[in-house]
Amino acid sequence: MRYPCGTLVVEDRESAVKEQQSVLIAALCSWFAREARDLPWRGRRSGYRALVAEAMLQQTQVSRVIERYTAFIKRFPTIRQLADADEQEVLTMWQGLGYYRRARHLHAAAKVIVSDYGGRVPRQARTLRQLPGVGRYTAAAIASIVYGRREPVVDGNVQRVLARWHARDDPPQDSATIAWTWSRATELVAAAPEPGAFNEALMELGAVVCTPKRPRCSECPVARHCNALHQGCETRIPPPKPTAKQRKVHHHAVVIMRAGKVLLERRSDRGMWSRMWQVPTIEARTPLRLTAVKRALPAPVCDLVRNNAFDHQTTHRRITFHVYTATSRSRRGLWRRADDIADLPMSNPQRRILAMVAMSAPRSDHSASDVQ
DNA sequence: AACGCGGGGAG
DNA sequence: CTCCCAGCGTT
Repeated sequence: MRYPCGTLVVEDRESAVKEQQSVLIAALCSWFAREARDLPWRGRRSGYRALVAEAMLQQTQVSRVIERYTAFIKRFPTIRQLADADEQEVLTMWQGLGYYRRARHLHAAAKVIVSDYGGRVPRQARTLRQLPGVGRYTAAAIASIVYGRREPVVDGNVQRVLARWHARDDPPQDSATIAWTWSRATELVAAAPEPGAFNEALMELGAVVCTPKRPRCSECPVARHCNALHQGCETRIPPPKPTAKQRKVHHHAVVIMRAGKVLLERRSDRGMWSRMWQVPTIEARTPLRLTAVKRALPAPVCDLVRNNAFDHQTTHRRITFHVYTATSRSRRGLWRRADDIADLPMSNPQRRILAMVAMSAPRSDHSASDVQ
């Protein structure tokens, strides 16, 4: 014997682990080939389509993205058309998806790709990573799924699946946990015959089977490799987060109608819903009385409502909104026809308010003489 | 390392 | 109602 027994034992164990790992990978990929959902961004692949899909899918459920992705691609079929588009129109197409900064990053990334890379999406994760809005996950997802690069991906699904396979109940937000997950994903993708398909399969499993609550272990193709299931702790992974207290903000929207038109303003360049349209809205830590709302309004807006009768007040979710009829002829602010706002980017709550006002408000027009 | 960003669905 | 979700950029 050339080697001491201890070394042989270790080598045997390592090869056994590797063999089990390839069985697992094969079972997962076979399941994915059989059960993969038919999603709009699967099928005809391109770097551009993947870039759009991945941007939309960040923090957003697949069902939400399905509705928007097709319309977005139809409006901006090529990366050049997206790069040449007006930001407001990009935001309008993004409307309802939330996290609007993603849309601006995507727009900026398209411009960079057109100007610096001849309109061709980079194929290396390291290069993709430099684009605005493209982080470690997104770069690796595009590089592996579209271009077949052997890059590991870790999103929330992967983190949960791997934690359960290994029965690790560490807090998912800890940097040590994240590092372990990336390391494990790297080992796995190194052994996968098709890196892109494996990455997609891992995420798909987390999305449809290995769900955060009530995982469908009876339908899981790799249940027999799952240590959490064996130990009966799959529902306790990941562990619940420590109480995160969120301070809430009350929005008071002031709808001012005149002659079938509504007064709108555009939000500032920074913060929530930046550069999107809304009716004038006051934000406060606590619910405000009507008088306080009026007092907080910018002077030009306040002038419009000060001497007019209060018309209507109701609440939609956490937004209280007030409807006034303005008789003043002031031309300050931007008046838009209530049915002519489809092309303006607005948050969902704001758009819903206008829809409700349009449906329920009595004729707020006064007379033709009011129209300027 | 912690926080901000925004929707929708579940409980 | 409240809680949950989970990538990227900023601070």
